[in-house]
Amino acid sequence: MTTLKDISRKLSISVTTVSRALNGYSDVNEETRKRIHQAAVELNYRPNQFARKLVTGRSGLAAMVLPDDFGITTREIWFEILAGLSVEFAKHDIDFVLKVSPTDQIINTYQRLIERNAMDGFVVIAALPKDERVSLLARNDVPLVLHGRSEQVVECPVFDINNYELMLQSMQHLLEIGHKRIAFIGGPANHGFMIDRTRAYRSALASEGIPFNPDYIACGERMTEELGMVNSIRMCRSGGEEPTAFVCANTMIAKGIYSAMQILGRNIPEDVAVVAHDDALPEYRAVDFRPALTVTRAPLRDSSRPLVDLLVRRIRGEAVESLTEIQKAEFIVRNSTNALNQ
Amino acid sequence: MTTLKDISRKLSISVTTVSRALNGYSDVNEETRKRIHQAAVELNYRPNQFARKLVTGRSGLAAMVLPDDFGITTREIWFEILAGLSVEFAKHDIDFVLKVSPTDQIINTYQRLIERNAMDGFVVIAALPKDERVSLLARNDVPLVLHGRSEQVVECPVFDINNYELMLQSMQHLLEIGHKRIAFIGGPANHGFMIDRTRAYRSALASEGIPFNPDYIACGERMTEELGMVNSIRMCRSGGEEPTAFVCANTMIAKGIYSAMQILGRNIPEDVAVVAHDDALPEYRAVDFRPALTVTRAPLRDSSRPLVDLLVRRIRGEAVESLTEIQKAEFIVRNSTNALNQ
DNA sequence: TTATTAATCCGAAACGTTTCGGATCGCTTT
DNA sequence: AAAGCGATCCGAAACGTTTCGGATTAATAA
Repeated sequence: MTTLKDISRKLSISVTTVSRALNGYSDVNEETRKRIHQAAVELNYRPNQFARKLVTGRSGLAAMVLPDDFGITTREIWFEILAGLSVEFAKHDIDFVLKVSPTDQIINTYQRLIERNAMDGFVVIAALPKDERVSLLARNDVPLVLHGRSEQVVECPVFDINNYELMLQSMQHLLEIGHKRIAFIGGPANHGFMIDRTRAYRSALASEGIPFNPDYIACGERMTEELGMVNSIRMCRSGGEEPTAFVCANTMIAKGIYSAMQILGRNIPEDVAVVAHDDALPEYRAVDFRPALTVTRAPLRDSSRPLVDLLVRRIRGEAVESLTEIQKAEFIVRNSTNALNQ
Repeated sequence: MTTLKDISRKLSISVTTVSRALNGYSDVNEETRKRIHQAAVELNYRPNQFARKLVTGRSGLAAMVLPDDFGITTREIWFEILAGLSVEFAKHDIDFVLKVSPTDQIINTYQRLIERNAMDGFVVIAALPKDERVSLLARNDVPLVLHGRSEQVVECPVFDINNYELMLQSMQHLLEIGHKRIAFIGGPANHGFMIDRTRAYRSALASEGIPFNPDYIACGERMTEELGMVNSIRMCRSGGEEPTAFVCANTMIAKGIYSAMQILGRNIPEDVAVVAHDDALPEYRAVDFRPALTVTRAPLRDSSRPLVDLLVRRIRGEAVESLTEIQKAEFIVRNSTNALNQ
């Protein structure tokens, strides 16, 4: 392994200057800088991260902590997120470490990681309104970036999609084409994105003067096909008036509803319209649904870059106020929503 | 953050002794060791990994590099593996870093990681017979553990399941209950586990004097439901004699075959028997198949611990010869295999 | 001429650990 | 009494960086 000292010896220049040249300080002559750079590539120099960490306090490591029961979503989705983060962090020369922890030990795991002081920052997914993870990290002054808005006023960068807007868009579309009995099947009610979407759901109904019917809303811990299947069947069989449209928190739920409607002998979109939010997972391509699924689309993969960028800027010490990014979802009408057949 | 020096000051004992006490050296009095340990917990001391790395050369970091197209298998399975590794490494106080790299850059990624010299070791999954990753790491004397046997004679620990045996078991079962036209649907032909299983497949046939029929074997890059569906339909419709039994490399393929048989109007197990190898993924529970699926079972989760243990022992410097572990699969007969209906 | 300044460079300390090579002391053996 | 030994302890160097506080030189300003 070649060190600064090797370059220093080879060029008869002090270690200090070599270091400063490589780190782009201004007090080194342009010509010596060139020589140093050249020697560095010749000797295949890589800075020793650990020596650097020792003095700067930076480790070149960022982490994410996952519950071992996979929380609200599926392995596929977690993997999608992880893969995206890994490649984005790599662009900043940061190694991405994955911690899987028993669900009831998550906070302990964070605590230990904080104490060890080995991570430059954390990414926290699926914010709860009052999120213990967030407050713990913030309290210890550890950089984090949050996916999903948290109610807490806290000093951390946030990335989110415009959950309120996208839900509104879906609802307005359904209302415009004549639907009045619109059901919403989504995830855990306490999560930020569900709160936003539920707010939009109710406000869209209200704006048309349609009373809110609690039977038309279903929240499940895990947003899977099963959730969509079970709840849509339940709603259609409850004896009351069946919904004529479903809004789903993701395409897996929509898939469940498609299966359910087939079992029940209902046609999409003639009898029932379906709209979903689409994270653009390769396994559940909305265009491949039959009929093709109308969606609000915001690819999960697209969230990695902003998340990482925000975290890196926070680590570098940028002011947090400027570090918020809200991504807009795209609304795509396909064949799962027709004008209501009266 | 409390350091050795803090403990040293508090107890008026040299830093050296504190360090040696905490690291279990024998040249420190039992009583002072106690005092030091106590002070350490009181002050909530955590050794600084980076200072340690600087002098020992160990980083407390282990990595795995994944192709961004997910190679032979699905996101769920990768995630299962990652999650298992993460918790097992944590038990050894090792942080697990995940690198996702463009498929054609895998070797470059390894190269860079090796140069940076920041990882204590790597776990390499899905060994090819001649595996460039393995030879690169071994050549650079970087510890690795290999999942699946590689033809290369190489200085590294290996973990595998007994692919040859388990395939033999499935085949013998089918042969015993009277099947002669047995098809095998599996993964990429160049991978170690497929080579072993194909060998067992052929040798089982040979031992009964049944000629090998190349139409009855299908290898796909990705072992998915689709692969099972497409190939079983093709085999049944090819005009020749239909297979009376299928052996599948995993339960997803089996699921595809179940769907295909339903479409073709064949009953399991009356018309067609199905056996699979079962990685015990929660999403594809063999007991939940209708009819319940006969399998050779070796939970993927169970491979994490041996993998990590082997790697850790290698890092600690144990002799490689002793570091091989072959896990036995369990054979479980369920309802997808009946005596052949003649 | 002298003082000031800008442009370059560098020595040495510091980060927190491990470890080499002793040092000290009391006890046992000769 | 001297030598040897085992049990404990410790000083100082080393790992590879970054960075503080100057030092040197030459050009510019007074």
